[in-house]
Amino acid sequence: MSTRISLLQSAEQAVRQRGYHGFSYADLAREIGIRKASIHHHFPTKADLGIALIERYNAAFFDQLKNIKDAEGTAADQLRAYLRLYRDALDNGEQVCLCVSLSAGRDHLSNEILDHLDQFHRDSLHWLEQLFERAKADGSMSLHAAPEAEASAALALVEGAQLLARASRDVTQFDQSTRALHARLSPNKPH
Amino acid sequence: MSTRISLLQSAEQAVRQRGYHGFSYADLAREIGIRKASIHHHFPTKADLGIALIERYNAAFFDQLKNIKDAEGTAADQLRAYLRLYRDALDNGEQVCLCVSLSAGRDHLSNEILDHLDQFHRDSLHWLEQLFERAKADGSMSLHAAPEAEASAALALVEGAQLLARASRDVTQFDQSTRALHARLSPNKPH
DNA sequence: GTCTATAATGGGATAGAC
DNA sequence: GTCTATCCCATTATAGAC
Repeated sequence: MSTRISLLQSAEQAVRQRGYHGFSYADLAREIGIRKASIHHHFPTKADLGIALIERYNAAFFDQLKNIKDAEGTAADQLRAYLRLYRDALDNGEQVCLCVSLSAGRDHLSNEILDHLDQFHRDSLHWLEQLFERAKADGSMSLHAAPEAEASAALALVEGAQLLARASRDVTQFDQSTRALHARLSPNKPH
Repeated sequence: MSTRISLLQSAEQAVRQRGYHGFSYADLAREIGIRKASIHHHFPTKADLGIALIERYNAAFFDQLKNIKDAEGTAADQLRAYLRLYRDALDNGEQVCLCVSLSAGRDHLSNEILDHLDQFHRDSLHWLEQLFERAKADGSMSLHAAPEAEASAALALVEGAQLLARASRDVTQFDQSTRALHARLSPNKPH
């Protein structure tokens, strides 16, 4: 595998486990087995690396959301898939979504990274809003508020649930936090 | 005001705005107008300062929760007060709850701080669980799941809603995220 | 593309005078 | 309790050989 990809993978895991300050070029160098000066050949500055990181992450993430939307199923099915995506990302409570980690400490982030972060939230809210519009139409779940509000609540819930799960290093904390939302979905794929 | 209190106030604001790495002794020194070496007289290490910070914060926070519980009103009223507490803490989307900020980057935190953080979550969940037990009894809101699950969902929601609000520097994002939960509460204090 | 060597900065922390 | 002066270390980044 290319050094560049190895660096991105290693850095992504580090940020999701320990935050943007949670890794250094020295750490990366040790992990993939080169000297830290060599990293600057691939990413001149840490900010460059950060931008490449979030661009790669967002592309992969919304690719998965597209797959969910393209699949057959009710809005409830798709919301279940969305929740599973966030749950699986936890990796036993060791790490959270890249954008949850970056949102947490917005300091020391370049404007370009902040823009990508905003984009992630906007796109997520848009995707969820469409989902809740469909839910309203197909009746696969009960709504308490307008689709925009339900979308915002769902995003806040999964992000908060990831924080709690990592805080306790216990993925079942995520399940506990999302149980009430699951209960509102018409049963198609019980587990 | 004593130097010690000034330091704690200044540090708390910094952590809640920018995270645990978001301030240095040099920053604090500049802000309150002493030299950074003098800070070590009050807090020998940054870890010591962190512990004092979270102890002070937790005490004040649960004091407020106690006031809410002691006040008259239904479970729905108390949940509304709880939500308002988190909303007001946002300060126009500039900062989040201290423990949300610390949860975000669990790295570089001493074990003693992590213990206080766990305590915060446990106590919060316990307080909310009792609240939802009361809600079940007084019928002031509709439950979708057992009180433990509702408590966990509520905590995840407010923490996530704070993250989203700060990410967009817009406190109305918090309102949007909590609208659906508000809609489940029997109307006593509409706004 | 990777290396060695070397800035240059900023962080937390200590000693000792006042 | 606050100061000056200093230390030690980690981190990002650069220059130039291979």
